[in-house]
Amino acid sequence: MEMEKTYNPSSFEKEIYEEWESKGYFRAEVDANKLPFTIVIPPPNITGQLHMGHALDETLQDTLIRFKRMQGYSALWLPGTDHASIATEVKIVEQMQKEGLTKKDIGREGFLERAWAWKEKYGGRIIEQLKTLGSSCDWSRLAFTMDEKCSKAVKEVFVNLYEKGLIYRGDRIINWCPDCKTALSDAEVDYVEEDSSLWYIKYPVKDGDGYLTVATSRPETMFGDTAVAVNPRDERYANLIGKTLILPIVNKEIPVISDEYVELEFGTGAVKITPAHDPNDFEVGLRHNLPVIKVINDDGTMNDYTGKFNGLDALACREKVVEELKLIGALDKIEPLHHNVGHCYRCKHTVEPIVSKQWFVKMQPLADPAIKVVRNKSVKFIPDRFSKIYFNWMENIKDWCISRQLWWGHRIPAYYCQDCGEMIISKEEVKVCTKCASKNIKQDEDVLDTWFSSALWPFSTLGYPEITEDLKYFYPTDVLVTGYDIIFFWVARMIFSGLEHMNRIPFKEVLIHGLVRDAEGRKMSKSLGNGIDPTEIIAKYGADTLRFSLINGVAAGSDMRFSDEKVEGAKNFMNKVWNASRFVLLNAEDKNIRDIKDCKLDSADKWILLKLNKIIKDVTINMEKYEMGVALANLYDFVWNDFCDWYIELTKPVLYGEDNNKRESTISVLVYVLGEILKLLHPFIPFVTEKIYKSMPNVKEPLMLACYPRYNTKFNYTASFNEIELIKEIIKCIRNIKAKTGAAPSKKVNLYVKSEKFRVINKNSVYICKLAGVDNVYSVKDKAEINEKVISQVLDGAEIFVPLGELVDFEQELIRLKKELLTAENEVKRASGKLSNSGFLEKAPKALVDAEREKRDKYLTIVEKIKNQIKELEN
RNA sequence: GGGAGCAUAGCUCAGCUGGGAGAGCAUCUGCCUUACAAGCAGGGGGUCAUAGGUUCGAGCCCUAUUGUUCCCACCA
Repeated sequence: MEMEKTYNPSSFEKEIYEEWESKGYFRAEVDANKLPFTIVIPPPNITGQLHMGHALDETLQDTLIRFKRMQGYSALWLPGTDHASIATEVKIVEQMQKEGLTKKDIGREGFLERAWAWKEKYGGRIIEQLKTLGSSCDWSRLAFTMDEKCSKAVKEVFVNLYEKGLIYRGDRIINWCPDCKTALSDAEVDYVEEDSSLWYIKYPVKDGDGYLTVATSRPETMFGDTAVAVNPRDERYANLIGKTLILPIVNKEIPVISDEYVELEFGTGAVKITPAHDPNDFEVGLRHNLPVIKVINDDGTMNDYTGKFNGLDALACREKVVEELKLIGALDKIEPLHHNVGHCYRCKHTVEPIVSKQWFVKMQPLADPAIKVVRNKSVKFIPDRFSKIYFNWMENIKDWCISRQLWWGHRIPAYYCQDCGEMIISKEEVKVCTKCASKNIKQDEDVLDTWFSSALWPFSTLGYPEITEDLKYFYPTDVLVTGYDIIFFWVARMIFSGLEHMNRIPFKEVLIHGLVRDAEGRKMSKSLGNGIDPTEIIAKYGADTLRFSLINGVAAGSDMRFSDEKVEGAKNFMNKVWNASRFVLLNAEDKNIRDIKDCKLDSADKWILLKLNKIIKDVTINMEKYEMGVALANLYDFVWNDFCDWYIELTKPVLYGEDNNKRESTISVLVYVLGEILKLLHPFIPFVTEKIYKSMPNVKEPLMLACYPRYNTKFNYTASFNEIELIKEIIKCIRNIKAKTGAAPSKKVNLYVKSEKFRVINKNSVYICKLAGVDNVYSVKDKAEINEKVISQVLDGAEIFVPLGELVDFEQELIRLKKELLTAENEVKRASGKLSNSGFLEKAPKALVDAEREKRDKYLTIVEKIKNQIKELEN
């Protein structure tokens, strides 16, 4: 099969993917003869489409899974999507708004119908996009957090936790989003700095004169005040503790209490306590047995408890309250205040802390073992520093609010008897009350936090609670690949869930990557409009180019900047691979390609085989450490510099020469090395490598199922390697001399060499002649033998001379020599400095000292030689 | 308030257990050499943030400082 002249990814990527998929190459089997290697995908939300973050995440996973598959593992990459309860519901409500509809209008049933339709449409879209990226997921195991399997696991886990006393229901202060009208967990609140005011309000003292002034940033909550607190050590207010204050406007009596929580320095040192609307106040309220009075409704408006302010939005109410306080002389002063305000992570609306009856997971018993497994490295974070972030969170964890007042999600498996009030927690639907036999049963209206089901993902997708063959074989999974932004939301919760329900860790390693930022280092966001669409990059330049630009040289855990330059570089590399392959395959046409064992290898062949061998080792080591960025950078360097710029150039004299036998050997080596390169590159850039591989002679299997290259101990061609290294040095030196003296590279020169290794050099003279533009190579025992002025250069293992008459610019040569003299002298100085340091001589390793000595001597000779040359030239 | 990361060439970043500062891009010079101008060859460019310390020897280890990014906490 012939290769097209130019690299044109859009012409083959789709077709190749379809072939892989239709032939079932992505399918991982339970196979006792193979070791399993498992990755579960961080399920993309069905809300959106593929963005750069996904592209990076999926590329890393695909690269790993392809690598392991080629290494012979039964490699499972288990795909799926997440229902993303609140995020999806927000989107659907927005969509309905455009049609003038509300959730109430269409009801729960109607809403769920819409949601499932949404899932079909957008969940399907993102999967298609994953495919265009080349993802080798086992689609036969495709999961969805709300499919039957996962839902079963959710119910199982809920009931188990409830029965163990680890799930409870109660009135607690929670974060309430008045826009989404649901409770949120602490993790779902983003804090944003905002400018606001601190209002100082005078609360008159009953039975006496004067006031106690409190400072608050939320005057509208004063209707819910049930006390004012001061610090017990605060002498200013010692006489007021136990007294009664009159709440202005409301004219209600509240006590002055003392509590350590109050800071002496902040505000006036007196805090109004609103247990229903502030988490700290709630705690104070519990300690002092204060009543909890809600004054804000679920929609963020004031309730009827606030009298004439009833129905006002909280912010509007704030203004009115402040006005009124001013009017009645209760407002002391207003100070500017810069503080953090919580916002809903989905809709960005300000959250209200509100007391509400919700379901919670008791975290302490779950957190302890989860800390232990990371502490003892059963679960390893890569890079390790992220374990600190994990510990920090886990060690300060609070109970997890898991109920949401939403419709899209797993409905809480709690049933309430409408007659006797019995609550029944059950995996199966309850139709009859277990206590009074009434059939008047209602299921809890709420759904579970979307992360509740995500937390079970590594085992729910493999069949839990059933102990399936899949679960036995593929669990625990090997590595979880994800961004640092969801360590709390997801990674941490999977770890304690795996331990609690499977009795085992969910994964052995967590590979953390950073954010993909724009070229200026800004976060990509819709509002900034600086997002780069990966699907567009794929359409324009191909998936391989995108994948390469995301992986090359990027270190684990740190953010990366994505820029046009990166894409450009990646594209150029694809082109390089394409063209180099074309060169090899064109030359291989109609040739007898031999096994490498049957080739008569010359030095250049051995040189590249040794280089290849080394790169196989390096790349494998780095892949196994999950250093994909380093592995790919090494490969890039090898392919471009060693293979293309040197080896291919070295083969040309042979390929265009007369010796058929030699030519067959060389082209066989070219084909062999190219094949190995394609295998090494395949996990990173699967499409172009597979496409080229199809055109390789004598190839039957698909590249993605080929065996990963192994380090070959037979390729220990050190002598030949050094030979070619010397030839390279000579070639570079001649090119350099020409460039520096202003001679055209094409200008042919004669070369005189003084070297003990002249025979070796002469054997390879064809390379020097072809690559450096040399006519003849002569051996000399001494410079004096040459009857003309020459430029000379000392190399490791040879001294070379180029007749000056054949070059042009004498002046330039003088400048060059003087520069070189300076470098050489500096080297002597550096080495001598070290060697005259007695500490170095005594304490440094002997080999190092010897090496320094050799260097000094070598450069001393060079200095002498250059000085002589300068003298000659100046004559 | 607590914690983490980063600071190396004009830009983006590598730099292993401490032993002569690297890549890509950009720039300059010369080349359309029959795989590739999406290319080839050659060059220039760095007080490794600052100040101390450990060491025979520090980009790397320790301490402090400065700048910068981020995470957590949330004192009304």
